[in-house]
Amino acid sequence: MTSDAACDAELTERQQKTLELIIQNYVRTGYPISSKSLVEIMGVSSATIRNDMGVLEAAGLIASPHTSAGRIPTEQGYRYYVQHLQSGNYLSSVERLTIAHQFHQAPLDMDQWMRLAAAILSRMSESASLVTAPRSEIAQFKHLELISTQGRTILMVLILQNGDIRQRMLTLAEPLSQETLTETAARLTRMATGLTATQIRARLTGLSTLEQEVLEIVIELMGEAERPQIYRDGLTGLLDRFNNESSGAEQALRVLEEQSALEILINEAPSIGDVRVVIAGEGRWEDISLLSIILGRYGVAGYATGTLGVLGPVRMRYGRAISTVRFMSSLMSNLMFNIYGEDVTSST
Amino acid sequence: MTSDAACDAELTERQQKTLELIIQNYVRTGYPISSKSLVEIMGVSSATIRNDMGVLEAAGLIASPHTSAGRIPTEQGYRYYVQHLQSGNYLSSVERLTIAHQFHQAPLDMDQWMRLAAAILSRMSESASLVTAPRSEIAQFKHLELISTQGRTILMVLILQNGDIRQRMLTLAEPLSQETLTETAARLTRMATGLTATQIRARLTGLSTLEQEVLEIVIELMGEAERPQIYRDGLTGLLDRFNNESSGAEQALRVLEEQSALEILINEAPSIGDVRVVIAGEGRWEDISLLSIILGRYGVAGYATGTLGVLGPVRMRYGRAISTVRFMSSLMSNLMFNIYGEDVTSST
DNA sequence: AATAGCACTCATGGCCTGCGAGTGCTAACA
DNA sequence: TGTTAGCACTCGCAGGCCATGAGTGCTATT
Repeated sequence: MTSDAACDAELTERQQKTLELIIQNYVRTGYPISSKSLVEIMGVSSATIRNDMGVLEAAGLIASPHTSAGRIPTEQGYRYYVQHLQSGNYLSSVERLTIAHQFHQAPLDMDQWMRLAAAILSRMSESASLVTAPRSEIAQFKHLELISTQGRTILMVLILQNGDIRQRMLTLAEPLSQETLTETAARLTRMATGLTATQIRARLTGLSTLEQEVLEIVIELMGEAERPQIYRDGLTGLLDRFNNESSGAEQALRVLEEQSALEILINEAPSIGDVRVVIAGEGRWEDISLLSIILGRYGVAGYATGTLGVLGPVRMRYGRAISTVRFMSSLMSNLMFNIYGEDVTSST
Repeated sequence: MTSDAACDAELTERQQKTLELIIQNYVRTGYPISSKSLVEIMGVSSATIRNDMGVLEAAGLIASPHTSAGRIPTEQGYRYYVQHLQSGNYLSSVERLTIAHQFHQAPLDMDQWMRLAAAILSRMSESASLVTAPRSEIAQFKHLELISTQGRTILMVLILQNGDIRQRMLTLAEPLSQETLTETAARLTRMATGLTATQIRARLTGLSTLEQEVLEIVIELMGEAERPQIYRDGLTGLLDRFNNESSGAEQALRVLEEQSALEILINEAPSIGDVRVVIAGEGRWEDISLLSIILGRYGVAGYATGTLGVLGPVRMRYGRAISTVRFMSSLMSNLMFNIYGEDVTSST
């Protein structure tokens, strides 16, 4: 493939500047950029710019939709831009403070935080956003509660070390009193605290039928069977940005609605602190060929991490979007650390 | 307004049949219906049909987009159709059985049920769907759990009579042991079981600072402050149905994404067993002027109820959609009754 | 290496026109 | 009185044509 070649192509200072301007203007306006329109900013004549454009086109970084039109960036062009040209911080300190303030004002509620994070991400990046609650790779038992709702149906509430709550209803063979249930739950909690699913499975023997039955479900709930809830926001704004060509919007919707598609994407999230940029699916994902996605991870490494990111048209303000994702992951990581900090240090 | 007049207009048998055919054909094809195309089905000449069409047009039930085009239904026409013509059951018994089977196969998990309900609704009605978990109008305390996550931060888990689970993190003034927390939670649970928020508030006096602090949050969580989670599905399919005219799709997205807009709509849900049909916003809701919405309520009356419905283009298969909503509400009501049935009888 | 000039390309939008689908009306008919 | 056949009329739509102008590539020049 020529992609690597293109990314490593040697460009003069001025050519890079030209590419940058083409991308920035195109992202803003959506129309092809002509050589003439860059004359004033570049300080050279249109003919010179045209020559440079020729070089950029030969390198596969820009293209013209037809003969008598200006140039638009190719996917390669965007990648070069993101890798070499775009850098620095596109969020003002006022914006940062405002965001942090919103989080400290909100109640200490994970659900609210996730919603808020998704809302801020989409608003700041002018794209759709997605956030998953922090999950630990290895789920550890923390607390079990059994509550009778009616005669034979009981409600199981399982709390994991990282604060995840999972619930399941269960129908017993025969009705049991709340006292019995509470006692059973306390016994199982004492027995299983801190254990992983496999460790619990190893200790199933010698327990009563009820206890075994309950623990089987505990193990199931601790496994990956539970699909993570994904918080989304900013879909509406995305529609506006796709104005005419609705195929991109359709693709975005399809991906954002399909839980399984999102889960695949989320697995692409980098490690904490890094940011992953996937432009136009990079040829690997057909179903986001018209979209770009920027992913980050937050949380406490090795303990519990979550994913956050934005998803927008290929023609996107990468600088701002990347800055937003980066800032939000560090902010969320700090929040997590404040909540789970001491647990982490004591359990490692 | 002429709307009521139009709905009560006296039409001959044949004119009703004509209206019905126009709507059914238009809903299917999306193109205006000509008099000629109805000749074979109606068994009379096109001139006769044209005369009847004239009557229908005078009554405001149909209209022609321009001189040389066929007729399309007006909003009034759809309303007449839904009120007078459409009735009966548009779901085969096979479909009904399949749906019921899917529910009985799924695990006893409210979250899964909601997702499944939304998925089925949207698939059967070929529209977007929305479902809210059952909520009781008057929240009643059932169980409280306090779990220490790290030194001063604890996790509150509140379970209500109807099975709702609400959580909140809380930072204490000083760290407390898990034993103390468990004991406190047990004491508060004993004290508050079965009470409403206001009843709990009346018994705040004479408690320790910690207990008061916890109960304050319990009261807050029991209040309506907590926004209901709304399950949605079928957005993608809706986009397809709006093919060219994207303004309708945009409206749909805007409504479905905006939590507050949905909450307003959900309040329009009828009582259990009824179905409410709102066509093109009925002039009351600007923001769904291009959409129709069909709402139902399910659950156990006076105990806990939820809302479900579908949202699609005005040009929608009302018969099928209404049947689907009606069937799903009764199915979900039955499921709820099986879970909470005995509680209901014992608490009333 | 940068620039001025020029010929060339081609998408876009306006204008015109013929076609045909579908109607409304009138007169004949059962 | 309700139904039908016939006919004139309307008007959206698709296709063809053309002028326009934006923007380029190339070449000669500084």
